[in-house]
Amino acid sequence: MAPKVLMVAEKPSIALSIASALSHGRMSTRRGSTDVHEFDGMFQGFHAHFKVTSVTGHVFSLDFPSKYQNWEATDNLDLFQAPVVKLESNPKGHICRHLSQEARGCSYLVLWLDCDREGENICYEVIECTGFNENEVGRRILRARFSSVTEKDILEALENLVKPNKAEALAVDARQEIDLKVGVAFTRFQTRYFQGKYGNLDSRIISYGPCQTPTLGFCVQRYMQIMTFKPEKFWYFSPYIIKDGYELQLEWDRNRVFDFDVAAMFQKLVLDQNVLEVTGVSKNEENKSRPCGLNTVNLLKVASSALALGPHVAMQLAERLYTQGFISYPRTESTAYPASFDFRNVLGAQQNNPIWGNHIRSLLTDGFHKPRMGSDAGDHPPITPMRAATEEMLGNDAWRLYQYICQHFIGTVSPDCKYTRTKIEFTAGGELFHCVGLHVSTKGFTSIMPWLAVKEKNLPQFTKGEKINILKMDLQEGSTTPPDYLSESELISLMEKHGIGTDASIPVHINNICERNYVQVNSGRRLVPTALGTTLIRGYQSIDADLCLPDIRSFIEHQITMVAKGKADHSHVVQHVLQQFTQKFSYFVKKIENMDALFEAQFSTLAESGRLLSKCGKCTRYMKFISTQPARLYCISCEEVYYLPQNGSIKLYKEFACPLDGFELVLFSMSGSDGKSFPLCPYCYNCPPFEGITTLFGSIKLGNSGKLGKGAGMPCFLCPHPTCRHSMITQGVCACPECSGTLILDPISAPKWRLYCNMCNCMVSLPQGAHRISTTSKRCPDCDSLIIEVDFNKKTTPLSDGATLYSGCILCDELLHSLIEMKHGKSFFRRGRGRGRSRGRGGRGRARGGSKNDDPKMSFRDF
DNA sequence: GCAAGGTC
Repeated sequence: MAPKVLMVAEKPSIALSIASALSHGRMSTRRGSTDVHEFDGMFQGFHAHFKVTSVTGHVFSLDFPSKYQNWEATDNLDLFQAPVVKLESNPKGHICRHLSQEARGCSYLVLWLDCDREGENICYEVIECTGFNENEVGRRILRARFSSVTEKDILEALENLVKPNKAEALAVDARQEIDLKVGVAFTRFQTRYFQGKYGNLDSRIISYGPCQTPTLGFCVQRYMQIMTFKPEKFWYFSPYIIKDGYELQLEWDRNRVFDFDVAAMFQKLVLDQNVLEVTGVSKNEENKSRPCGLNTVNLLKVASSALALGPHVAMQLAERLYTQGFISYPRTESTAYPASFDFRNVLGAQQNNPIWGNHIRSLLTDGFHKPRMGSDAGDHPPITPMRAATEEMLGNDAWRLYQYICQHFIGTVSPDCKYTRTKIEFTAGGELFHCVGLHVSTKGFTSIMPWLAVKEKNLPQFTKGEKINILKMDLQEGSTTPPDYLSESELISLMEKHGIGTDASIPVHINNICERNYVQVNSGRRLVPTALGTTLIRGYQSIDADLCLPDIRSFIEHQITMVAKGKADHSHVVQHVLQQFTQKFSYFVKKIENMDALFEAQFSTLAESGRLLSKCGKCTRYMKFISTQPARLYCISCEEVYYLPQNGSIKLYKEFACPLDGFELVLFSMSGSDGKSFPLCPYCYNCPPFEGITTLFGSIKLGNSGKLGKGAGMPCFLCPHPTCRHSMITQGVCACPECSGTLILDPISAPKWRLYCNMCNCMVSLPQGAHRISTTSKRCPDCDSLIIEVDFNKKTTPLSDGATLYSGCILCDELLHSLIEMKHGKSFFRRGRGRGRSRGRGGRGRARGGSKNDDPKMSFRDF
């Protein structure tokens, strides 16, 4: 039987190009998570059956294990040494399962991922999913190295297959771990520190990142230049003359001087003579070069500065134009076209366009130029129009972007612009003056890109030695002006120059600092830092300026390049870099008061914000309700914060108090027209087991029924109060083997199903991804626990016979355990750990962050 | 809820 070859590309479009080239269009296509193209052909001298499919970027992304997900329970310093796990980036896409299924029975795996570090890293993600092994005999892993997806390059790559480069892949692993740990540790720390202190911070998250923070730094740097700018007066003059009917205002070679007396002296010297002598007449033929191919960064700059489209929107539009086949792949660094590129074909597609059709037809008949040599980053060709379009087909904004891409492309194959530059030089009283004339002989590409045209300026004839009277020459006063706020387009240039982000991520970083409210986009797409943005950067500068400098990114890049080149060991580099950041982090925490002093001057403290709402159970004084996100109550005398459910409204609930702790109850109403309401005790809400189960910052999660848990309204098992939010946890399932408590199904956790013991702190994972989990009236004959019923989705059921319903006892049933242990790509079911819940009124810990007194116990079964 | 990098 012919051996099977599985080929995997980075995105569906590349898989299609490869399959088309190798099969000459004779293939069959199967739909799947990503399409699979099949055909027969020759491979390494044998007849083989090919399957070509793709991933969609990274299959996995890095995160902390669930143990470290709780912001309150985790010491941020521990994050630097914490383990990390790779989880599927898009679990619903089932890419991993898809690859594993397609790899069955294949003897060869050929990796056609993009030829950059990220692509090399994805190679190993694919290898992991397919179950291929580098040392296996009989099944081989091969890497295709290609610089474009032309038939020639693809065939050449297939003839020269190599091994994937582990060192480059490891460099990406290193970058991921460093970015994750540094970003998350700083973000969690400063978010909690400042959100716990100030009421009017208008950002839900106060984030830190080695790309986003230097990006913000650039904006604030310009802001500081403007704020500290001191205008200076200067003086200048320009002789006014008339020659052959031309009125001319000559330019002074000194341009301007900053001393009035000196300026006045020069003016007097010139006026005393009052006659200019022509000292030079020169003519130069000059050339303005046509552009190179268009890459992403240049497209984004033009989109922002000329089309008033932000990078984020521009990329969304470009993405759409690409998927609809109007332009080539929009994420590329290259400005050079491959030697074999078919320009005639691209031009042909545009020759009926009403705006530039004429220009194109003349290029096709008179001959066109090859674009100016740009740089080839080895990724994708420059952004090129592929298919003709009209404004009606695309809509206004997409059309303007498409129009630019077309004009730019046509510009690249048009002639250069040629013009004559005439410079006349004058002298009077020892001072030098000049004027410049421009005459265009060939418009070239500027006729299709008129905004780049050379502006004609005619001059009369002058001859050397000629004398001309000055008709007027006043001394003029001017003043230096500060620069304007940083434009988005300038920011993109700075980011590119300093290696902050990539073509794909630059728009994301800019969008982040806008959405987090660190900068605002003003008219002309100029970025003005907010109070929060400037305070943050000034804060970093007051503690450790490295944190907001672009060098922080270059440092990381430099370190991981050593790994990529095989000059340093992956784990040594990660440890070394993390050690440095740990030190920086500790110092930052120690010196946070420097930054806090700036916040104090800028923002109002919790005590100054909000309005009095409900009584504190500890001191019986009224607490303040702070409505800005995250919504919370603050007790001024106890200095405690009590977080509330988000995305809804809060009011006092009948002045009832919780019988457990004496805190007045509040009524939470979810936003929306049919928003549900429920009363809750602010203290109970912030205590385990709620802490870390429902997110303190997130909204209440609804069960599948759309209700707040099946048994909402049932009496609470913790306290006798009928309206306590504890009542939402219901349904005893079985006895906890650790203590005499009852395991309770937590309905608001769906679909992350789990059980809690109401006595000790056990938390038990249930089959994750189940569509519904419920109790039945049956009991287990062995241990007398309630039998639970697990309802899986048809498509995702892990049951081997495809059944969707399974019932069993959580304590005794073997299959249920194996369901929980079952590997489904990554561990299908995650183990959870409960947090200690100290019991009794006085023994309860602080509302937030204080109660680390109880060691979390393991789940009763070590799943 | 958190980073940055792929891609849709």
